[in-house]
Order: sequence, then structure tokens, then C-alpha cells
Amino acid sequence: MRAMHPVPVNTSTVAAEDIASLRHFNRYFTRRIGALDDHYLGQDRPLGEARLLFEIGEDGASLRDLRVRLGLDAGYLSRMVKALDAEGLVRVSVHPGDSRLRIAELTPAGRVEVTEQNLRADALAEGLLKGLTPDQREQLTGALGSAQRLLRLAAIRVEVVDGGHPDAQACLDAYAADIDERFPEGYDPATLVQPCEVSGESGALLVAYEEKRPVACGALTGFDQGGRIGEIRHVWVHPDARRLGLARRLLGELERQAEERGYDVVRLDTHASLTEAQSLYRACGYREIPRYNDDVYGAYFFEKRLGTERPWGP
Amino acid sequence: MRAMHPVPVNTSTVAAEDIASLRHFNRYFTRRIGALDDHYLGQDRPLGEARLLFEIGEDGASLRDLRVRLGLDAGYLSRMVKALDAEGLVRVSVHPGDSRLRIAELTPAGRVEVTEQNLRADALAEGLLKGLTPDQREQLTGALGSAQRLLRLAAIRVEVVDGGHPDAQACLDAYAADIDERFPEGYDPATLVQPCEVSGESGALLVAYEEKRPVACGALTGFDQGGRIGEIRHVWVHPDARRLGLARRLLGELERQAEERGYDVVRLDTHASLTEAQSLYRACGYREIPRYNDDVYGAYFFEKRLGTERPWGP
DNA sequence: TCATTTCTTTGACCCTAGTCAAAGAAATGA
DNA sequence: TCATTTCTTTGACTAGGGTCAAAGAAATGA
Repeated sequence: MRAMHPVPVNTSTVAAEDIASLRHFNRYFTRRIGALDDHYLGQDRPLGEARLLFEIGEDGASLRDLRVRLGLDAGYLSRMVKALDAEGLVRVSVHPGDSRLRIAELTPAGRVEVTEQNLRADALAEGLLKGLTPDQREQLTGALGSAQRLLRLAAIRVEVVDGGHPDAQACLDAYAADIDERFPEGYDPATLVQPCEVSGESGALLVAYEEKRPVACGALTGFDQGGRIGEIRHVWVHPDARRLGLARRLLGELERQAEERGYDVVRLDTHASLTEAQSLYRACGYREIPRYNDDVYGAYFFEKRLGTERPWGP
Repeated sequence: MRAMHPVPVNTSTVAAEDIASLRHFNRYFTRRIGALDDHYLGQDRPLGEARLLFEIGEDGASLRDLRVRLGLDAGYLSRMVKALDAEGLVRVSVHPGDSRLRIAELTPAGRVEVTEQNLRADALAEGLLKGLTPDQREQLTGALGSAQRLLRLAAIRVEVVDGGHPDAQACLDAYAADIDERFPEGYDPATLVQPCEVSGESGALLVAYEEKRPVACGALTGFDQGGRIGEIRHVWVHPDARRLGLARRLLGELERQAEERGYDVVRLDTHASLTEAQSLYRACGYREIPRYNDDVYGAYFFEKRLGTERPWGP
């Protein structure tokens, strides 16, 4: 069996000036804005407790969740929650479904404190932005937005996983539920690929992870027995991870997987309602072809010849 | 005497979404990149010491400087330096000019450690950027760059200071030295405004501060005895603070000061070699007029009628 | 010259943040 | 059913990061 480990997305070396600029920004930002923020957030409460209160939030959260989200030691967390409980800011109860779990929720007093935290943080941000014209603020918002999108994208790792893997199943289920809502005629989950179709020599299932959390998937299957044509299916991105350019990247990874498996051509079909997907495929070098299957959901059919372009587009 | 306190630069309220976007970015960035960076920077050295080593840098620094730059308690700093000295990473000596001051410098071993720090930080940044295409990296660098410029600009405060204030004098001296180099014929510092010309009713001297450090200046004087015309002079920005849009902002502040003093018109002249300045004035609504004085350095003369535009440009 | 200010050092503290191990209680899988 | 895993609590302990006040030495201003 050939190597199926995900190959590095991009082998070109990183320009020293890009590194320097990221480091420079990092230094400036964390020292000047981040440090300020932490200082104001806490006020007369220890930073750890302030963060914990913030993280519990309006809806409450299980200790387990908080532990993972904040990356805290279980004992440390337990003690902090106890302290906040003693101060009347937090109320702890047993999870109704699983009595090993505890749920922490804010009391009214806790809510007040969190509201104050937010007001302070807002005031800090407002004070910063006050020094700019509305136009410049808009520029700043835009710049921070695209920086954040790119940093998120950079941190996402795409992996080949087994079709039966729970993360894969979760993605495919979410995909099915998503398009079931978007297709006027609904979507029958029985139409999803089977695990056996996307493993081994002829197929692959890719899952994209953002900090351990699966946020996107895409499947490659063998289209014919001859083995020259692959089919791409179920390219899906979690709503939280859209507009990062992740679909394009997944597509590129899927094409690379197809090349690795010796396919010359990949095909895919798409529903009439998914117009963004259609533009994406066109932008990535796919061209429309006649219907090649009897998929009830397929309205447009695309194909791309592999082995000529660079891995994933500009 | 009328109130001469600097008025707020901009009175429009800050949009809630701009505040939210800044806070959102801040959370994402400090938790994900900043925290990572700190963790990697230190390795098996306490973070405080690692930061201190970095801050001492190749050129060394006085304890006083370090104390201010890092915002540390004097006793705490003293002890950290002592610890680094004991480890052979830092060497402390008495300042040649002022024996109250101590200078901390890296020993060769300290230099090695800082180099390693830098390599680790570079590797971290490179790992992040590896997930992007060269194109996306360029976008990221651009976005971070403009965000940083805007954040710096937002943090700069413009103040009216007395013409004799040491910060004012420092700026004017730097201005004189700067243009002395740029003018082919040199510049005679005797031509600078006198403190009495920029104080009281008819004139003002503005100094822009970036975190307590003066980084730009600009002077407003009365041009004629009638009191309808003001003259703007000595608009200068420290090289480190250029390309932020600070000159434009200073100009706007000076115009506001002129309006406050009842001037209808402001004039200024500029040297033939300062072409950027000329474009700035044009962009800010100044129009060229005939020579109005016998200044030997003046080659182009501009004027602007006040009281119509918004404080400072788009 | 003398009082005041600036800069550093030292001693004596404190608290936050965090680690590690043990143990109990509930859920899960075989 | 029983062994294993998951989740939380508790005890014991540590290091890092930091504050405060006193005091000495040098510089500065009146």
C-alpha cells in the first residue's frame, strides 16, 4: 500500500520577512494590547478566576468542558470553582444525564461581575479606537479580520482518516443535516459514501482539524473500475469555519490524494442550489461536463484533469 | 486665557461591531499565538528571565531602561539581573556618566541563549506560516502590518506643550538635524521658532507622544499682527513613527488650534526637496499661493481656509 | 552647601498559578 | 457482573511573579 500520510501543504520556504513581520506584530500586540486587556479584565480578581467566570458565561458549562477549553489541571479548576462558589458567583450542580459531570453556572451576582468585565473590556477597546477616524477604524477591523482568517486557516490541519472514524462520521452527519436543510427536496443520508469506499487504494476521506476539533471533510472515491477517474464527494465545511478558504484547500488536498492514487481526472457533481460551490469549482480549474451519473441531487457536473497545476490555488 | 487642553481627536461614537471585532481578535490572538510564543520563548527558563534577556539584547541596557520598558518593580528586576549574573549570562557595570545607573550587558553565554530564543521563536512563526501559500502569507503580512500601523496611530496622543519643554526642544532639535541632512544647503537652527512665538494666545506647539515618548511635533504661530492668519511650521515626525498617518493628524490638530485662536487661514512654506510634504498638503486641502515671506528655505507656499472641513481627513 | 531626588539593593513578605498523586463515585464495555 | 475508564475532589507541595518598605549612594537644584 502506498504512503497515505498527508503531505505538507506547501513545501516552499517561508520568507524571512514574513516571519519577522509576524513576530514583530506578536510582540507589539501581546505586550501592548493583550497585557492591558488582562490587567483590566481582572481588576481586583485573580486573572484565572476572571477568565473562568468569562468562560462559564451566560449558559454555564460542565467542568470537563472548562477544563478542556482553558487547558487547566482538574484539581486547580475544582478549587477555583469552589472559591467562586464560596463567593456566591457560581453555582455547581450535577449533570442530569451523567452524574460524574458537574455543571457550573453563574449566579445573578456572577452575571453582574461578568457584565462588568465586559464593560471594562469594551471601554478599553473603545478607548483605543477613539484615536482613529471612522474610516481608519473600518480599515483596522478589515485588517484584523483578514489576519485572523489567515491565522485560523494556517492552524488547520488536514488529515486522512478512516471512513469509520467518529470524527469522519460526525462530519458526514453534519454534512447530511446541513444539505437536508438547504435542498428543497431534502437529503437522504443513505446516499452518503460507505466507509469501505473511502479507504485503501482507491479512496480517501479527509478531515480538517482546527485545534483538535473536526471542522471540515471531503471524500475521494474511485469512479470506475479502470482506475483512471476519481470522484470527489461530500466537501463540507462547518459554519464556524467558513470564509477561511478551507473548501479550496480541501479540494486541493483531495486532488493530491487522487494523483497519489494514479487518477488522471477527478469528477464531481453539485446540487443546483449550491451556487457558491459551483463558482469555487470553476475558480479551481474545473470545467462543466455532461451528466455522468444518475445521482438525483446532481444538477451540474464538473471534471478536472490532474497533474498540471500547483496544489492549491492563489 | 482660553482653554488649551487638547480636544478629543474624534467625537464620533465607536461602532459596537468595531469594538467587538477588536476584542474578538484580541482573544484569539493572545490566547493562541501569544501564549504559544511565551511558552516556547522560555523553554526551561522562567518567562520573566527570558523576557529580560531578550530586552537587554545585543546592545545592553540600563536597569532603569529595562524597568520602564518591561514595567517591572525595581527590587524584582534587581534580583532577576543578579540571578542572570550568577548564571553567567549577564554582566553588570556602572554607567560611565552617572554612577547611580547600572548597565546590564549580555555575556557570550547570554548571547547564545538569546540566539536560541530567537531561533525557537522563528521556528514557531515559520510553523504557523507553513500552512499558507506564499500568496496568503503576503496577505497576512500586509494585514498585520496595517493593523499594527493603525493600532500605533490610535495609541499616539497629541498634546499642547510649552515651547520651552524639554520634549518640545528635543523634537525641534531632531527636526533641525533631520532637515540639515536633507537640504543640500543645510539648515541653520537659528531659524527655528522661539518658545515665546508658540505659547499663549497666538501660537501653540504640539508634541505627539507614543507611550510617553515624543515622536512628532508641529508649531503654530501668528503670522500677522491683525490676527486672521496663522502659520504652520516645523511639522516633523520621528523616523520610527513615519507612515502611520501622523503628519496628517498633526496638521489637523494644528488647524484646530488655529481655529480655536480665531484664525481664518493658515499658511505654510516648504522646501523644494520635501516632495512628500507637498503632496500631503495638497491632499489635506491646501492650495499653492505666491511667496509670502523671505524664508531662504521656502520654495513652495500653501494656504488653507479654515472652518469648513472635518477635523482630519479620510 | 544642604535638602531633595533618582537609582539601586536588600530583606521580608504574599498570592497566584500550577503540578502530582491518591481516592471516590459514576458510567461503560466485555 | 466486574474490570476499566471517566470525572471530580482533596491533600500536599512548589515556583514564579510580584509588592512594600527601608536604606545607601550618587546626582541635582536651590
